[in-house]
Formats: sequence, structure tokens, C-alpha cells
Amino acid sequence: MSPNTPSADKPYDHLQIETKWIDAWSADPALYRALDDGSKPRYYVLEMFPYPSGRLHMGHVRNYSIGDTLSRYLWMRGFDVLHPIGWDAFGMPAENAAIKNKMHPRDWTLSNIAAMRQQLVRMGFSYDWAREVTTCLPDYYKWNQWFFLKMYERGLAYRRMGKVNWCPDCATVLANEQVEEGRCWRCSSVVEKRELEQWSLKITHYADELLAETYTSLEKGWPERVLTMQRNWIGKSDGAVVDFTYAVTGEKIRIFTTRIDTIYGATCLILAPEHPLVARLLTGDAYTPVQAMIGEVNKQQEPGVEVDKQGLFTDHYAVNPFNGEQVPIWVGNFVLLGYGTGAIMAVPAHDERDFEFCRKYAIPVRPVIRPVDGPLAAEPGMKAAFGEYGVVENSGAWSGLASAEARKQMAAHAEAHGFGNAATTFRIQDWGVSRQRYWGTPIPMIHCRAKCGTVPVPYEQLPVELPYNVEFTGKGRSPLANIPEFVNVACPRCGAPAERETDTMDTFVDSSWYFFRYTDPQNPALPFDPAKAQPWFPINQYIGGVTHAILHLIYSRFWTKVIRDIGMTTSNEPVTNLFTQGMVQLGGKAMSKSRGNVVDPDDMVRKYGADTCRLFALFAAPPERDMEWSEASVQGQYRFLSRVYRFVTRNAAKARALEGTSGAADRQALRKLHQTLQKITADFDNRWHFNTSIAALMELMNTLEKHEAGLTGAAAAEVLEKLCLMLHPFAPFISQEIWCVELGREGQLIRQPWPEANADLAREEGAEVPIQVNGKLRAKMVVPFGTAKEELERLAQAEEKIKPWIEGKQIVKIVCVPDKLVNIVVKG
RNA sequence: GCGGAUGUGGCGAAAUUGGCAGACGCGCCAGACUUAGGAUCUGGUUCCCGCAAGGGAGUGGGGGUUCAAGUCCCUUCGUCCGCACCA
Repeated sequence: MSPNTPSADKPYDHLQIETKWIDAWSADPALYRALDDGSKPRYYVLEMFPYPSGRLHMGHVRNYSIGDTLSRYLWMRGFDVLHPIGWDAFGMPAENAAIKNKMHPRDWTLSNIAAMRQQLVRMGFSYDWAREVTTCLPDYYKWNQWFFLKMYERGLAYRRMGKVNWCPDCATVLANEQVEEGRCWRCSSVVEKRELEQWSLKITHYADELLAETYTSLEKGWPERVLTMQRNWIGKSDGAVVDFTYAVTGEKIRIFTTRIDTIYGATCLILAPEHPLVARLLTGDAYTPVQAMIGEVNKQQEPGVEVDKQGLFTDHYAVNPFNGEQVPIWVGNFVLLGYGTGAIMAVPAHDERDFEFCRKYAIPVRPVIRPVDGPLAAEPGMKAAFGEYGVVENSGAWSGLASAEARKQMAAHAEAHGFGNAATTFRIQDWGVSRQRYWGTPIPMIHCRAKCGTVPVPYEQLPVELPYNVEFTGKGRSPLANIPEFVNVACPRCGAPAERETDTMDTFVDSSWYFFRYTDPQNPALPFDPAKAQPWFPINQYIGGVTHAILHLIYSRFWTKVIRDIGMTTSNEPVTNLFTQGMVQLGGKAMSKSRGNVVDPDDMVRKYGADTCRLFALFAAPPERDMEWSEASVQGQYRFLSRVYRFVTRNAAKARALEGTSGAADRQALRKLHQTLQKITADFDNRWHFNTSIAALMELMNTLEKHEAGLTGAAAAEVLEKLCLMLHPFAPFISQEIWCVELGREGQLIRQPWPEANADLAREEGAEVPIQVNGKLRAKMVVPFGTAKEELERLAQAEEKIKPWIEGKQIVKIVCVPDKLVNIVVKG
């Protein structure tokens, strides 16, 4: 057969190809294993590990396709890549399944994991399965308990009363994310707030550092959106605390304000209904309305609806330390106990909320700040509060100062006289980790009623294992509380009868440090060996959904700082670069079971193959944007892969023969090949717009098919080889098949070096220069690169299509950008 | 209300540094091959006028800077997502 005669092409049989390579790759466990020996530069690619619901969904496919494409590219670029996966395996769905189907959470979870592991393997993702981590197994959650004890020792884990989301129907606490629009996600009951004693982790200890790093080490590598959300969540607020004095007993009532400069305008104090002082100011029948108010506040309000401000006068007064004035003490439903000191001074003239409250209850409004360029507001008659900075008036010695200056001086004055000081508060609260749940990490604490109180479980007794035999009713206390063998223990300190803590940990604990465990997943003595972890930290690239922008990503940052402070890492932050991919939608809405608009990846893989699915997940939109699922468009990707496969099979013999004299077709093909290589390499290195990378591969195929007849051996060989290499990160199966079967090469593509683009071959023969007249495109011409300005201007004016546009007109000026454009500006 | 994102053909999108708007794909139209086509291949496809050559308009709306604006500035509208009495 002559090398230039196309041979018959082979149809693309995705099923045969993909099953064959899954078997081959599964038989080679070292294939995706990091060398971890320092012989090559390291790169840690981490994707958010999945909750094992039992089925992979399209969001996973997209997330993991991005990570896998990147990992394969990095391998080919010579990095030692750590690319692990695991299972975020504790959580409520397992318990709900247990209640519903009478299946044990452990069995349910482990069988889900087995199913999903198969699905991930089927997708061709390059995970190092030897590092698989499963958080619901004792060899993992033992270390949650270990960290908990370490935190307890350092005062970072403690017990306190705290407000929790309480579902009255399920009779249990719900995590914040399990409350949907004020209702229980499982039974749709309206969720209440309830005070419960629970274990908390002192994330506020790191609040300042967590905030500061968003402006420094994270600023370059994290999306601005995520940083903004975290800053808002942390909610640092600079102000001052001031002690008012309760007129009867002389005790202090501490308030927090950011506007101490307005304190001469304070016309009352307002306490949160749960403020401890309230129960002493109002006793007996007088307290009843407060209880009602607390009840109201604790009912979850409908989102988006502003609750009416309610107040109660206590009939008591407090003294303003700045001017000695007595102001009435009120109770207000809008004052939050959990923020600041749980008490505020109301300055109605300069705070919108205070204004609304005081007008409602006819409390005086006294303006003390005037705009820099205007007079003090007239009262009576004020229609709204003036909340901005200005100039202080009617404020004794501070009158005339600018607000900013007054804030400093007045805080200093308060401190000097012992009734206050400058102070900072945070919106972020300590992390309540107790859950009245079975399927989580047991909190390793024992309550000794005899004398020792709360005693930590000794390290050598870890893990505190979850008992297997347990009954699930979905009602009442934690299921663990009903198991005497679990609850009843001897106090580790005095040996007296004692009870185990029956709460389990929030599942966000599990995901707060799993990425450390990947570096040393089987360590029996420690969560991980610092010497093994440190070379991989901080993580080069983390990829996941923006839904975790706050909770998981703040908890992980917190946990890393704790790990640092106990001397197990030198990294301040876990993640250098964060990438948040967009959601997969159908019909403009996020795919979800309740909407009934899910597309099952399994069906798609069966029909079109994993390569096609991966390609579509990357092609439909840039990775950071939401994408719309479209099966018609999926078929387009399948067509593309078919074209690639048939093109290769038609031309493989020719390429192997290496015959023929290179001609114009070869030059065209090689030019496009190297242009594509430049384009794709740039996409990887700069911005991960894989949709344009794949479009470039399609363009390449269009060009190759156009010049197929004239393509000769040597050029064909180069084209097929490099096409195959470039395709591999996106479509690993078909590229590996072509490499071995059609091109007769050996070895795994992931181990091949990424090809270098040849800039000389990529260069066009000449520059196509558009010619504009008054900014409008009128003609184009092809000139040699580097043609001088004068020559370009001459050629442009000589163009036949240009002449009619400039004839008889005055040329005002000619803008000429060599190799780019000529614009002739004419008048008349 | 505050903060953020986003707005380009019938659809998903591209245009990376102010320099040819719509690459690539889907869909659609026409044709080829075919017993057949929901396979494959070829050509066309922003809108308006025109048989065509060609011309005009055009990146949510309005205004501006510039030889030149999807891109920069001002203003306005729509959509989506966070947060939402945080003193």
C-alpha cells in the first residue's frame, strides 16, 4: 500500500478501549504513585473528597476531571505528583438510611464507597489508591480524638452552653448546613434555637491570624470571592467597650460600640433578652414577657423577613460614664447575646436600628455628629439616623473633633479612667462540634460524677470506638446514650463509676485535616509523620466547589494552625492555590435529586465512554463558571473523538512508513500542530481554560483532515505522536490506545514528557494585516512579518478595495501597527 | 439593604496586552453517499437590505475617552450567588 493512500478507518469502540485500559491500569498499582523521594519537584493536587452517597454525580465528574487533567499534565511536565482520594464518610445520611432501610450506617457507607470507587476507577482518574482515606474507620477517627485531646490540653476545646439548631420533630441538633430555609432538611419542621451544653473548639483564638492571612499569603492564590466571604464571616470589628454603671447597685454594664464618638448621644441601654442582668432586673411576673421574647427570638425566623423590633423597659437606669447622665435600661429582641457584650448603648440619632427602636418607644433622639460640610440635624424632626462619620458636637471637651480622632481619644480617656478601652470583636464564634448523633467520631471525654468531673480519655485508650450494635429511632438523645456498655466506664483518674460523653463530633472535623493523612495514610502511631507531610505542604492546588468557601475552608485553616502550634507542620496555611469550579446545571438549575434533574454519569459513560464525558465536562464552559449539561453537546465530543480515532487509524501506516517528500500540506499540518501545542501549553500554565484547549484540538483536527491527502510519512508521524500526547490529559483512554495500538509505541503516556512547541514551525508565513478606513474594516492584505511602517502605509493605500474609500478625501493621519493593523483616518 | 459575580448569535461559548467580534461545539438549512438515516462526509448559518457584488447595524440600555472599545471611564437596567438587626 502506498503511504499516501488512505487505508480504511476503524470505528471508535469506546467500550472495548476503555475496559481494556482500566484492566491494565488497575493491574499496575505503582502507576499513579508519588515517588516521594525528592528526585523530582513535588506537586500536590488535591480535590475535595466526596461524601459516599453511593452514586457519583456530575459535580464530582467535573471537579475530578479538572484535577485529573491537571495531574496528568504535571506528571508529563516532570513533577512528582501527589494525587490522592478518600471518603468523607461520617454524616447524617447514613443514619437516615439506617432509620429508613434498617441498614447499619457502617454497612451502608462501606458498600457505597465500594460502588463509588468503581465509578472513579471507571472514569480513568489517576488516583493513588494506596493512600485512600476513609474517615469513618477507627484508624482515621482515632486521630480526630487525638487532636481533640491535644486541643483540650491547650485550652482550645472546652464545654459551654451554646445556641444550637434544634429540630423538635427529630429531637436532635442539626448542623447549620442541615437547616434549609429555616427548616429541617429531613422532616421540614421549623427549626428552633436551643441552649445546650456542648463542646466547642476555640477557632476565635486564631481569628486575627485567619483574617490577616486573607490579605497576605492567600491573596494571590485564592479566589477573591472566597476571601471576601471569609473576611465577612470572621467579621472583625474595631471599637471600644465602655462600662455604664447600674444606678442601684453600682455594678458595671459593659457595652461594645464602634462609635464611641457618639456616646453623648446615647439615650438608653439595650440588653439582649438572655443577658444575665435582665433576670435580676426583672423578677417574678415582670420576667414573663422576657421569657416570651426569648421564645420568639429562638424561633427561626423566615429568611429575608426583618423581624419587628420589640422592647421592654426595665424601670432601671444606668449612668453614662462620660457625662454622668442617667439613661433608661431596656431589653431589646434585636440585641444579640452572642455578639460583643450582649448589651449596647442606643444612639438613635446616628444608628438606623437604634433610631427605629427609639422612635417606636418614644425614647429621646439626640444628634451629636454633624456632617463635615453641614449643620447638626434638627431634633425634633429627624427622619432618619445620620450614620456616617462627621464632626462631634455637644460632647463636652470632644466637641469639634472629627469622628475618627474622637474615637481614638475617647477610648484612651475611658481606659485612663478605668471604665473602658479600645476593643475588637469578631463575628466568628467558637466552633460548636457536639452532635447528638451516632455516625460520627465519639468525643473522647468521660464524666466522673464522683469527684473528677470531666476527664479526658487517656491517649493509650484511643480510639474510643463506635459500638456496632445500636438502635436507630431518629428520636431522643444520641443513640449512643442508650447503650450502657458504651456509656458506663470507670473514671480513668479515680476509678469510680463514670459516664462517657455520648455526643459525637461534627463531620467537618473529619475533613479539616484529611489532606495531611494522605501523606502518611497508614501511620499507626501518629496522625501523620511530620517529616513525610512537610515536603508536600502547603498543598499546591486544591480544587472544589465554592459551597465550601466558608465552613470547610475556614475549619481546615484553623486545624492547620493548631497542627502547626503542636509542632507537626511549619506551614501556616494548608493550601497555596484554591480553585473553585462552577456547578453543573440542567435547565438553568443546579442538578439535585429533589428537582429531579440529575443526569447519572454511569449512563453517560455507558453510552459514550469516560473520555467523552470528561471532555464534555471540560469543554462546555471555563472550569470556574457554571455549566449547562447538554446531551446533544456530549454527542459532539463523541463525534470529535471518533474523528480523531478514525484519522489516526487511516494514517498510522503512513506515519510508520516514514515515507514521502514533505510538501505544502505537511507544512500546514505541522504549523497548526505547533500552534495548538503553544495554545494548550499556555492554557495549562496560565488559566486552565480547558474549553479553549479542546477547541484548539478540534481546530487542529479540522486542519489535519483538510490536508490529509498531502500528508506524508515523517510529518504524519510527528503529528500523530504529538496529537496523542496533547490529548492525553483530557482523554486518557483513547490517547493511550492510539499510542500503543496504532502508533506501536510502548509505555504509559502519563510517563511521557510533554512535547515542546517549535516556534519556527508554528509561525505563519506572513502577517495578515487588516486595513481600516476611519476605524472600519475595508480590506486585508498579507505581508512579510516585520514589514516597515512606511511600506505598510503605501501598500494599504494601494489596495484596490481601499482606493474608493480614500479617493478625493484628505488623509488626516495613518495609524500603523506593524504586523497588526493599518487604520487610515480621512476627512471630507 | 450590604457585598460579589455576570450580561456577546437560536444555544454553550471565544476574543489572554485597547487593534479583524462570534474561534470551537451544539442546533438549524442545503447537498453527497444510501433501501433507509437519529450514521458519515461537504457547504452554509449574527441581524437587516440585496439575485449577487456589496452596504448598513451590532457585545443589556444611555453617555464619554480614543485613530480604534466586548475590553477603559461615568451612569442605568436585568439575572444569579453570598451575608443579612453584628451595634
